[in-house]
Amino acid sequence: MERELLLLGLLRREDMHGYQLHEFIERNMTSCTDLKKPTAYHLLEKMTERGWLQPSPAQAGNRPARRVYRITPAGEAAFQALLRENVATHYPAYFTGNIGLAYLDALPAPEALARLRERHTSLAAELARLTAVPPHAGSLQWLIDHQRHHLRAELDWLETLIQHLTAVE
Amino acid sequence: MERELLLLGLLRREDMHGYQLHEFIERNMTSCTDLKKPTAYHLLEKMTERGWLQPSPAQAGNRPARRVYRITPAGEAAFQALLRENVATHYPAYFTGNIGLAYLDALPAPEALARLRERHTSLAAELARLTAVPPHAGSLQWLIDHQRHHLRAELDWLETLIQHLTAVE
DNA sequence: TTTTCCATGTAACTCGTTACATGATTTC
DNA sequence: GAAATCATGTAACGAGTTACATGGAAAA
Repeated sequence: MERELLLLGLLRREDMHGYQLHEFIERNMTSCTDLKKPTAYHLLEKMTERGWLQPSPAQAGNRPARRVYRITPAGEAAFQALLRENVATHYPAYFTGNIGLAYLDALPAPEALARLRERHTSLAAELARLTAVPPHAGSLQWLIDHQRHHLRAELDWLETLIQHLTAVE
Repeated sequence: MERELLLLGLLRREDMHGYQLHEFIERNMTSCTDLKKPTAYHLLEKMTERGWLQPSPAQAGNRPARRVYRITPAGEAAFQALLRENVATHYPAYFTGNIGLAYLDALPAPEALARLRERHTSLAAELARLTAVPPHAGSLQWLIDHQRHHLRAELDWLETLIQHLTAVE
């Protein structure tokens, strides 16, 4: 559902074909989403069947034929509804990657610390990567800012946890 | 995979049957995970096939028969491996519920603000609920603390965003 | 006496991923 | 000549959810 919102929003700004959409998302939104190519194509097909999109064949040079999608009035209506719902609602995030924290005491304290420091390294690297990304136009930046804020909070928390465990040791 | 870690970790502390496991998770870990009953049963079956668990029939009063699971040495080994990997790795979290932020500018500013305030309300409510939960023994508390920390960060960010939009308006 | 709780599951379905197929074209 | 890029898809699979089935016991 959010993936449909994502595609509709991009198509609202500009007509695009599947490959192009996927590429844009991969280049600019990796930190926030991970939409695979077959999924993208599939969603575009489904939305076309629903009358939200209108594809038209296009050619650029000798390149393979493209299907360029344009958003229809029905698509715009769907976008508006999805957007309003999405902005108004808080969808709880489950950090399945953190389940292990519940069993930290099953690890010898020094090892737990070593592993957490590993985690710290990769987290810090990702935050650095995201901070280096040049700013985007319009609201897209909010999404990236949010991700950065989240990673920052995650890092803070990890540091507190590590300090705490160090003190106990 | 994390769900397997979750179940193994609980069974390491105490032999339990499926219903009991699911109930414990629902009662104590709703904020961090959302494991449905059929999924739990299915995972227990799979792990039994792999030799990680050893079920034994049990009866309590006139209640329906239970399958009480005990973790095997192979299960303990799997738990150790999963735990180490889980603690050391940072799994990036995608906030699909926030995709809408990328298109905030598609909404009239006053309406965007109103919707965001709705979101703020439910977020604050969830944080309050979580803060009211009595503390748990052992490392389980880390998981809950993390969730609380995350919600707090989420709320901070929302407030900054709302302030920013108010200033512009 | 009806509802809720205990306890286990099955079947159908949705969503998404992985791996593969195709074929031209540009780059190395 | 080999590899990467452009562009679209299909097929098989896997994980997880929903809805349903069963049936006795306790609670309202």
